[in-house]
Amino acid sequence: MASFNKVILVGNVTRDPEVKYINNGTAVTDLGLAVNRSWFDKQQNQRREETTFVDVTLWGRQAEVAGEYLSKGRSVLIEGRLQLDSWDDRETGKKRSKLRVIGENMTMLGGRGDGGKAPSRGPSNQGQQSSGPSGSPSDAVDSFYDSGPSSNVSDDDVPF
Amino acid sequence: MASFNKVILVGNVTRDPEVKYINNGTAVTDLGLAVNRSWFDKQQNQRREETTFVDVTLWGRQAEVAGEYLSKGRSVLIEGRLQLDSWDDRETGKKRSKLRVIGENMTMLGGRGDGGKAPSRGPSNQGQQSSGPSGSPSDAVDSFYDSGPSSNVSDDDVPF
Amino acid sequence: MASFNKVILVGNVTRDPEVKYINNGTAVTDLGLAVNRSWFDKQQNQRREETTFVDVTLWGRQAEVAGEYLSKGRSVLIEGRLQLDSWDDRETGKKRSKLRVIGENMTMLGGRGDGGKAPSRGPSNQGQQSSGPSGSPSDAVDSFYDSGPSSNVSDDDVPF
Amino acid sequence: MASFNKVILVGNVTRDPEVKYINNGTAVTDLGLAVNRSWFDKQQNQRREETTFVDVTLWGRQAEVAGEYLSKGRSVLIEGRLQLDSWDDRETGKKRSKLRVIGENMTMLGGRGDGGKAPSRGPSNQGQQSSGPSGSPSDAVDSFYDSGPSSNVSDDDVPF
DNA sequence: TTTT
DNA sequence: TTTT
Repeated sequence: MASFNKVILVGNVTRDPEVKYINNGTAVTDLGLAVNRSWFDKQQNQRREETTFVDVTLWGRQAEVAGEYLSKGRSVLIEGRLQLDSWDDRETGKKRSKLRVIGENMTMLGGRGDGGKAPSRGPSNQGQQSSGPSGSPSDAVDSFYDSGPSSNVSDDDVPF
Repeated sequence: MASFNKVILVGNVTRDPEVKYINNGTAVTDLGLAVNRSWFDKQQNQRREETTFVDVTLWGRQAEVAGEYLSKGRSVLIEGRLQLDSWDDRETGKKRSKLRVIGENMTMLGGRGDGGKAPSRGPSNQGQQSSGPSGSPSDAVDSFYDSGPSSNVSDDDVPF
Repeated sequence: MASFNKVILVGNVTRDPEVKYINNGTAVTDLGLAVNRSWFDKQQNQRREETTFVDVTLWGRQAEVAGEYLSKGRSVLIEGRLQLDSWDDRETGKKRSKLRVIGENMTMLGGRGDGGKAPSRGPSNQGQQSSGPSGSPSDAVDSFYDSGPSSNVSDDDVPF
Repeated sequence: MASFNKVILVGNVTRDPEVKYINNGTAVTDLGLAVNRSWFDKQQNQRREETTFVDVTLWGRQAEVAGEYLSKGRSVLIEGRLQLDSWDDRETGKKRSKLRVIGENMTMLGGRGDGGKAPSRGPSNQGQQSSGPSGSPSDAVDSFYDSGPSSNVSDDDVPF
């Protein structure tokens, strides 16, 4: 029968993301996301809060954009799907599995600070930044902002 | 910062759901859901398929409706949110956690068979079913179908 | 600032869809969708119902699949985005506009009947259908069912 | 058959919202939302942009919160459903209809400025603000921020 | 393992 | 631990 699998999250990035590259050169980024919820508990007559920590995996261009512009604390909207990872736990010999979110689209929401992660690091780069207005990091940030969640990134090198 | 947490799934129920009741009488149902995905793997030039198994927890009236009308194999749409359960693994002494979906709304999608789980079982019931048109099980099924995903079930006894 | 635009509908097709082709050969299908809602009106102490009719536009391969497999009455899940059409009303000389949904993904949900629209029409075609088991219409229907909402249809010829 | 009707939008408020009250005292707020999309048009080899303007109606407490904390330019996430309004156009004598979004949940996303609309206006208020830390407007803003999109506002006085 |  |  037909299936549908959609997750939409807004939360805060829990650590600076790191981009990795698999064999065929495709970028992968694992993003930690903290999603808060608060509600009024009528039975205890008090406000309560809980946080759901979600691992989000981004592929291809989305992975690279996350690595460049996201950093710990940033607010981001992720659209994606649930996926079940399964493996054998070597210590216990038992099968284990874990739900994660495969992020298919991403929209930055201007959280902590305004510029996101400094788009590049190291002193030589500082020189580049100050060298002129065209192609400056903020251009890149803007175009990311503009690209929105529907930026049709085609990831033909991603096998799933 | 603001958070948002939304999951929308269509999948097949993996086992007959069982309703339980917690101390204050609130109903809880754990639903196993299989969500399939198939895609064309360009690199291997073949169709591939994967299934994500998701644990869905329903509370209050939704839990009771699931217990009455869902059964193994049925197709259902679940709207809800991700939640992280945490506990100490007694065997390993390690902390563990697991994502699940708290189902906030449910819509049956008429999968295997057409009537869902027989609303009640046993021979005496058969008699009841044939005893008249009013209040028959199919009425109940219809009103469930009609109620749709936006049936504003209020769960004031649910503390979260 | 960042934007996000997501619509997810399950409803019934209100008329047999017709595929058209624009200049560059791209397929377009306008789908009428009826989305029902029923709720209990506490003030009038009765069940009430309302239907929202939505125009959904599909492009590219999704448009062709809709033309082949959807028909009046079928149940379908549409994922897409809101779009505002604007034009000048010749009769009144006023500007008018209308929201529609651009459907980006589609999942058939096995509503009225089980096979959807007969996948082909006309007598010659009948002959083809009976000519052998391989490549039969039901194969096509199955593969559509299997393809799910995440079938990565790439629509490079669609300019938006 | 089953229906489902979900809209999730992030956009900017196009005018200061005004709260109205219907006969039974229920608050209603009409919110104008601008949702941007930008994409790369491969055929014209250039970046393009389009804006969808959506009318969002909020009821009950959500309507009041919008009136207090939203203002022109603010970024907001709206979760809701499509609804079709129908009426007779007196000038042309024709039936007309229009899709709008009924907002069921709202999350402010800290767009233009940081504090949202000043929670109240006029000089006397300035005095109040500086009069003490408890119950200050920023408390109210914070609690709104905290309440998140799942704040279970119950709108028992809303007949739909 | 965690964010605001 | 699993559904179609």
